[in-house]
Amino acid sequence: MDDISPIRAKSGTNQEGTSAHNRRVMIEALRLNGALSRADLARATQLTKQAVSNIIEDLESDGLVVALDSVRKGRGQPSTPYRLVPEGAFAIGLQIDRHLTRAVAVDLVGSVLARAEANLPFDEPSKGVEVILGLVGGVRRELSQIFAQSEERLVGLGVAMPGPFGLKNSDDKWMMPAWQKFPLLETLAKGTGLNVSLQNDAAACATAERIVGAAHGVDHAVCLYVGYGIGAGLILNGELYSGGHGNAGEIGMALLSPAGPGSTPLEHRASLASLYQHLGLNPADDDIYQQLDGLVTAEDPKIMAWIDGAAHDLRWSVHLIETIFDPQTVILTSGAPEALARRLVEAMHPLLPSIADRPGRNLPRLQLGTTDPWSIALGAAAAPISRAFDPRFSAILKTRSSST
Amino acid sequence: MDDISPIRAKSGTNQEGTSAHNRRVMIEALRLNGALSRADLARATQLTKQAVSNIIEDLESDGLVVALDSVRKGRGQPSTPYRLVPEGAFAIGLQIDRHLTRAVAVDLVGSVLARAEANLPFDEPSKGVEVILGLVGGVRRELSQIFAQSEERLVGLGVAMPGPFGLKNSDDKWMMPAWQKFPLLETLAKGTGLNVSLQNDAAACATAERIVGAAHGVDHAVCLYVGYGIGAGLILNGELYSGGHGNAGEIGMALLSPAGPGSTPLEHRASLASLYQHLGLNPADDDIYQQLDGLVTAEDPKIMAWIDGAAHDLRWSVHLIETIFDPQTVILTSGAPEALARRLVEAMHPLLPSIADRPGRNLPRLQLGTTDPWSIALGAAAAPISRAFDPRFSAILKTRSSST
DNA sequence: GCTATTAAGTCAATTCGCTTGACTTAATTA
DNA sequence: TAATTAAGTCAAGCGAATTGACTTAATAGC
Repeated sequence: MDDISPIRAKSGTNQEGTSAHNRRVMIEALRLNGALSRADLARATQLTKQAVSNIIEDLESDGLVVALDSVRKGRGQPSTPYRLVPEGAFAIGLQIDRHLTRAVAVDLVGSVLARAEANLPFDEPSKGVEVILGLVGGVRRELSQIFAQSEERLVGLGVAMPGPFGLKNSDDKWMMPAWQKFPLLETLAKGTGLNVSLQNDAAACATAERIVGAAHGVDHAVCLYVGYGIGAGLILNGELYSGGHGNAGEIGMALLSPAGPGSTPLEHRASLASLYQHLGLNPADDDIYQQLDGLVTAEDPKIMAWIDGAAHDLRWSVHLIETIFDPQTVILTSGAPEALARRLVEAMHPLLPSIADRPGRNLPRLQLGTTDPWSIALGAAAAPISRAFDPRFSAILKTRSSST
Repeated sequence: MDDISPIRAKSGTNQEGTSAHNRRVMIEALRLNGALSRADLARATQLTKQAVSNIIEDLESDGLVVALDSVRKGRGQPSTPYRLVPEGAFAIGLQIDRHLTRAVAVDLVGSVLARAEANLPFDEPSKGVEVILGLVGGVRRELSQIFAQSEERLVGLGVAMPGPFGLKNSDDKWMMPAWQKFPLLETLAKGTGLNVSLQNDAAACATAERIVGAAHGVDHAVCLYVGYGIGAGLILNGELYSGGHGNAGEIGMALLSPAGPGSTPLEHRASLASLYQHLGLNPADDDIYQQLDGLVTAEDPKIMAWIDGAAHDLRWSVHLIETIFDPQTVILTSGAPEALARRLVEAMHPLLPSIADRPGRNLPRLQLGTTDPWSIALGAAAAPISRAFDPRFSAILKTRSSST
C-alpha cells in the first residue's frame, strides 16, 4: 500500500477528475431526489445548463439515466425529467456470518434482484470458500437470466463479515479465528474475477441505510447495529468512515455500560448473543427468528426483562455516540425480528439528555432502521455501487500517470 | 445556510476547482516534506512535470513558494528545490477561555510571530469583546511592523473556546453561558473585517498538532485534550471532523470511566478543574502553572494520587477512542505543565489491550503532544490557514454560478 | 385570441488548465 | 570524450466547462 517514494503527498487532479466528479454528482442528485430535469440539475449542482446537458447525454448513452415524459409546471417550455435506470449497474453482496452465508445481487438503486443462502462450516474456510463461490455464482446466473447484460455491468463484490480485522491474536471465541487468517479477499477476487471490498457488518448496515434507508441523504449519521455482536457504522461527511485500518466502530467489546455491578461489555448485555444465552436458545436453530418473534408477541417475561436491560445499556450508548460524533441522527438496526427491535427502541425512550437535544432538529435523535435479516448482505452489495457512483474526494484524484 | 431549493445535491466542479486543488496539493506536499523539486512534486502528485511547473511558477509569483539553491544528486541535471515562504500568509488565532483570552499571529508554516493575553470578564461578553478586539488589534499591529504586507496576506481569524456550542439550555456552570448566547462571531467579523471561524478547544489542539505537532501528516489521529475541561479533537481522513453541528468530540461530560462507585464523568475526575479542586487551588491565580509544576517536581503525594486516578480513567478513554475510531495514534495534549502531562502519560502505561495493539504499527499508540499553554491559540490560528491552503473536498467544488 | 413573458434546452465559439512529445540543459558514468 | 540519466522547457493539442445568443413551448394578461 505504501508508496515507493518517501514523499508524502495527495494526488492532483485534471479534467478527467472533474468530469468523473460531475457525473457522480448527477447520479447522486437523481438518487436523492427521484427525477430531475437538466435545468433542475444545473441549479442544484451549480453547473451550467450546457454542462449538465452534455453529462446527461453521456449518462443516457451509458444507460445510467433515462428521460421521462415532459411535464409542464407553469410558464416556459416543459421540462424533461430524468431518472436513474436501475439496471444501469449491478453488484453482488456477500454476508459471511458465524453460522451461515448470504449472497444477493442488487441494482443501481439498491433493489435486491436475487438472493441465496447456505450454512457455512465455522472453522473450515477452505471448504467454506467453495460454498461461497457457489452461492455467488448462483445469484450471478439468476441475475443474468433477468438482465442479459448484467455481467458487463457488474461493478464489484462487496463482503461483510464480523470484525475486527487484522489483529494480532484472533483467539476471541466470539470472532471467527480461522476466517480471520484465511486470505479470503484474494481467493474471492480470483474465484469471481470481480473487484472485492470488505467491511464489517455494522458498516454494511450503515451502507444499506444510506442507499435505501433512514440515512438516505444524511451526511452525519451513526448506525447502531444490534446483531449477534454489536457495532456502529459511521457515516461522517456523507461517507462511510472506516478508520485507519478498517476497524472503526467496533464498539461491542468496549465498556459502554456505566452502571451495573462489575461493568460488563455492551456486547455481553445487549447483543442477540446475550439474548440467546439469557433465553437458553440455540442461535443455530433454523427457526430462531420465529421463536424470538413469538416470544415478543406473547410478551414473555424473560424476553421483556432482557429488553429492559439491553435498552438501559443502549440508552447510554446512544448518549455516548451523540456526545462523540454529534450526528444528525442515530439509527438502530438489528438482525432481530422487527417487533423485538421496535420494543427495544421504545424501551430506550426517554433518551438521556445530551447535546443532541437541541432546538431546530429536523430528524429524530433515534430512529428504527431496517430489521430485514438480509440488510447486511444488501449493505455489502451497496458498497461497490457507492464506490463506483457516489461523489467522493478520492474519485476526483488521479490514480496513475505516465510521468513523462 | 439551507438552500432555497428543496433539491439536495452536491456541487459540481470545473477547471477552477481542479486548479485550486492542485495548488493546495503542492502546498501540502511542501509542508509535509520540507523542500521538493518540480520533478519530485510531479511524481508525488501524479501530475505532469509541465503542470507542476506552471503551478509552481504561479505560487512563486504569489509569494507562497521560493526556489532554493539547486542540488546535484547523481546523474542528470541538478534539481531546484522549492520550499514554502512562511510570510506568504498569516492568520490570527484567538483563544477565549473562562478567565483569560489570548491572541496570536502565525504565518503560513505555523510559527507564532506575535502574542498577547488579557483577563476576561467571565459574564460580560459585551465588555469582553472590547478587550478581545484590543488584543487582536495589538497582534495585528505588531505583525505588520514585522512584515509590512501582512495585512493583505491575512487569511482569517480563528476562534477557539470551550464548547459545546448552540445548545438549548446553557445553564451548565462549567460552560460560559453568557458567552454562548452572545453573537460573538458576527461581532468579531464586523470588528476586524476578517473571516471568522470557530472551533472548540480540543479541536484547536488537534489543529495545532496537525500543523506543527505529532499529527503532522497523519490522516487518522485523535487528540485527547486535558485542560480545564476534557475533549477530543478528531483528525479523520486527514481533516478535522466537527460533526453535524460542530460539537463532535465533546466527551468531557460523557461517562467514560467504567469503574468507580457511581460512575463520574471523566471531566470530574481527570480534568485540570478536578485537579484544582483536589488540591484546593484557585485556577484564577496568576502563578497556578508554576504552583503545579512545583508540586509535580516535589512529587507531592496529593498530586501523585490525582495523577494515578486520572491516568486510570484516561487509560479507559484511550481504549474507547481506539475502539471507536481505529486511529493511527492518540495524542495527549494538555494545558498543564509539561512535567505533569509527562507523568500522566507515564502513569497511563501500560495501556489496555485494544484493537490498536496490532502488528506492524509505525506510530506509538499514545504520544505526548504539545503542552504549550499557547497551543490552543495556535490551533485557532491554524484553522484559517488550513482552510485556505490544505487540500479538501469542499475546496474543489463550485460555490456560485451565474446560472445562465 | 393575440402578445408578452417565462423557462427549458440547444448551438457554436471560447476559455483555461492539464497533457503530450520533442527538445534543451547539466550533471555522472564509463 | 561519449553515452547516459534526469530536470526542466517549449509549443501544440485536447477536453470539459463556460458564454451568450438562439430556439422551443408553455402560461399570463389584455
